[in-house]
Amino acid sequence: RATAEHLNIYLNIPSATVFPFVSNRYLKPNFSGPPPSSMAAGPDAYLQGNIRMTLEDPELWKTFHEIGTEMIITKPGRRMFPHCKVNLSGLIPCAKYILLVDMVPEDGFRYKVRKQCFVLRHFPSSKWEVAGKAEPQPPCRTYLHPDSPAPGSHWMKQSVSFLKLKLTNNTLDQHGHIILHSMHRYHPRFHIVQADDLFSVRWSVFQTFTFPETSFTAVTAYQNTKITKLKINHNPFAKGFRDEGRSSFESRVPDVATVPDESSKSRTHEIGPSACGPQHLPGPQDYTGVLNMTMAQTSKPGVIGHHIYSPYSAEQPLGQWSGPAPTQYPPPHHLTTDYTTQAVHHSYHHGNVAEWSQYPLFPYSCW
DNA sequence: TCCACTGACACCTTTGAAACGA
DNA sequence: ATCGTTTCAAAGGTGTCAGTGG
Repeated sequence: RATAEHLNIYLNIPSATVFPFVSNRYLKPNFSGPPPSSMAAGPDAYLQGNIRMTLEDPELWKTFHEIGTEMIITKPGRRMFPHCKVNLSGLIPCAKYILLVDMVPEDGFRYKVRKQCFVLRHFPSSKWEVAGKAEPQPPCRTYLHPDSPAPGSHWMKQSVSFLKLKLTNNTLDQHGHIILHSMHRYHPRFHIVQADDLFSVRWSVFQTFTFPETSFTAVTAYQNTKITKLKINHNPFAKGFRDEGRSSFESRVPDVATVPDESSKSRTHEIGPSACGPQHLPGPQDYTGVLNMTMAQTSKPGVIGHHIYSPYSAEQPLGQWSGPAPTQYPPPHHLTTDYTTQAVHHSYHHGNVAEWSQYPLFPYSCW
């Protein structure tokens, strides 16, 4: 069985420094053909070719998202809550797949909480605001689902949980946890790679999905007591902090980092739900899961992609994607220039896909 | 002085081995 | 001998809170 450690060790070998995948940002995605009946299954699903991924527990995610999800990061590594759990369909039952997750910065900013306590004595509030440019991206880590590789039938028979994925702020982490910066916003990305083993991952077909409601702010301590309370109420490990038999911590701790009201959204450098707090989630028809990029001739699982890349090419420095360097952040918006982006954009809200697509799937440090 | 961050702590769930019975 | 269930201790996941340091 492959492990995250195996993958990261493998990915970090010097000879594997060139990113091999072919982004179909420049290829026309194949959305032709009648949609399968499963299309009508639910709002939190996204059909991509024949493969469909749905986010499990979308209501819980949305509840957090509406307040502004925060995820604790610690040196030894902390699990996510809610944790990522997805359902898959449309895979070839006998073909083997590898499932990966990585975290993509939502934007190029670092955030802080501006406290506005005592504006109203009993309803103190604060809000997230931009604190400056984002710090350079930490070493990229990709979490490999421990069942990988497994046949499509295995992935489809039950939901796929990334429960054991851990987040850390330790840039020297040796455990394969995903390294993030505190007070930065991220978004998990799910990759399905059709490959028999880890060593063929880099030349295989893959498809990528994201879910807008899974975005979060990485923090070392919770900033919003509403988030704390939600975590306590839903996470079984935090049962000991539930109200029964305890004095309510809410009466003792000021409520901070609450969602800015509508009037504050227009402020310069001040971010509301759309950037770090709850975002307006589009209606069921607007989006579901979202494809960032796929490779190859799309919608034809099992067909190895058209390689425009040589794994031994010396022209690509250290696995750089043909986009900006890892420390660069996308220019502001309105970047729908190619077909793929536009096509995705139709399924998405706020047009963020154009930005994310500029990030390498596995930046240099992985490859 | 502020505030992001850390580590010890109590409380809880999960896990897995051992014991037991059918 | 095998299998399924129960028990229990250890391991590990939580948020809290006081303290640290830039």
